[in-house]
Amino acid sequence: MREVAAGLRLLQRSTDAFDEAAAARLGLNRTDLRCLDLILAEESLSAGALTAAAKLSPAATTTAIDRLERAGYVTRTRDAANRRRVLVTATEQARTAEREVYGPLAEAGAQALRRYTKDQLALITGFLATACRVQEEQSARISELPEA
Amino acid sequence: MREVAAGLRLLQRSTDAFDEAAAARLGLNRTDLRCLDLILAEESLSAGALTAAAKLSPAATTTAIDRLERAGYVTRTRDAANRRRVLVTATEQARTAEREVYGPLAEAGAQALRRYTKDQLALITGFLATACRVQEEQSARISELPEA
DNA sequence: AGCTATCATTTCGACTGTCGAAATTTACGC
DNA sequence: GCGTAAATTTCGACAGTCGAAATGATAGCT
Repeated sequence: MREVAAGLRLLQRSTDAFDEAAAARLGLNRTDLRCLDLILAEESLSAGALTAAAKLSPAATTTAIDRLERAGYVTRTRDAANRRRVLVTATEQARTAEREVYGPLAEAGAQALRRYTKDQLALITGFLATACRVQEEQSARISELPEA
Repeated sequence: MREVAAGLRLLQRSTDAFDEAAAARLGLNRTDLRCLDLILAEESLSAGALTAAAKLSPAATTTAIDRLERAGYVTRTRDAANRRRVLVTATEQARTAEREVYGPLAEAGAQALRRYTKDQLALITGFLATACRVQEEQSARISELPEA
């Protein structure tokens, strides 16, 4: 009960620390890393799509792409089908870095989960979904609160 | 397995959204909210202790306290025992806001956890601790990687 | 074909938050 | 008392973000 709340806080902290370490490793700031992850998740992404996915302003997205490009993690190409669009594509260097950073994490995670039965895993995913739902509901409640 | 990873990502997103909403509600930025939470957790905190706890530079801490003070959430008092120190104390307004924001979250969380048996709760806290440990180990691994 | 309205991205100017280093105020040992 | 160290604040500079204007590209209409 109280332990669950504490565990969630610690989990958040460790996630944050991991992201920080990953960004430092790649020589990026957190925003750029988030953008790079989004780009890696798709084959390639238009600048506008990245703006939407990262919830940044168009201007901030442009400079984030600039930094990623300068660091060698992405390339810009104009979309042949619609030359207004700029396609952002991850480089091989980015994929290598991704494997180096996330590969062992995925491996260690899988290893740790092997200790659980199928039913236990189902319980855990159920819990995660519930926690998510509760937090979303509460975010919505706060947003709709009348001005103080 | 894959669902657990996905669940963790979504959980992180929802936590982030909640923090964002809470900060917006209080008219603070994320850093200031984090500082305020740290101050609320203790009776009161010296500026230096806050610097350490929030992992900010002394300069950034000073301006964060300035903003919190201007917003009416904390007061500055010089420590009587050691007048070099500045004690930062949360106001009643801060406690009220805290109850408004976190009270219902705690309530909803407790409600959701009521569906689980004691054993199931133990499984969940165990999982959270494991996830934490794995992420910490991986953060450490990344930090110690030789330069690219 | 040419004009115009619209779309996608970038550039520009301003602002916020952070930092390192110097300055200020207070405490302590000799 | 005086010099040194401690705690915080001030100062100047810098990185990242935003909104709005500018630029480049497309599609529709006549």
